Amino acid sequence: MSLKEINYWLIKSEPEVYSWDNIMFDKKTIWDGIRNYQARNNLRKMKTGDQILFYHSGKKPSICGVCTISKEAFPDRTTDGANWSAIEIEFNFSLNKPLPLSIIKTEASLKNMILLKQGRLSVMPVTKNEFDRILDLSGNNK
DNA sequence: GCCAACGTTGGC
DNA sequence: GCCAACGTTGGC
Repeated sequence: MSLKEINYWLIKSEPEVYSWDNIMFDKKTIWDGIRNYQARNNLRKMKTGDQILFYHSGKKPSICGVCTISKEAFPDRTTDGANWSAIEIEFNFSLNKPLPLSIIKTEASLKNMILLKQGRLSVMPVTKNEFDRILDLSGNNK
């Protein structure tokens, strides 16, 4: 095993379209359909083994669980050409308690999250400190 | 349902 | 290249 730097990300999903329950059942899924350049560029930076926070937007905005990148960026087959990219993610673990956006907003240590600054971006980096803090708040760190 | 943020489109 | 119009996302 070589030392590898792990990076952290957050992806958004509308639960009516694809939910945390869905990936718990599927175990892995292709993350495609991204049609925003900033989000796409983030997808392309992801490396196998990177950790992803899975966020539900909509009625109960919250972080639900953690996934792992299982395939790095490849052409998105839901459209023509090489303009857009997809990745594959696999279920890792659920948060003991989903972490609502309302709590994230009150946490000083999370106030710089891109989630709070760029409301419409659907794929974004998260720092290791933010990731660890989120696991603390959701009761997943011992 | 409303509205802010912001990306895209198209006229010039 | 600028900018107004319009569409979409997403929180509330």
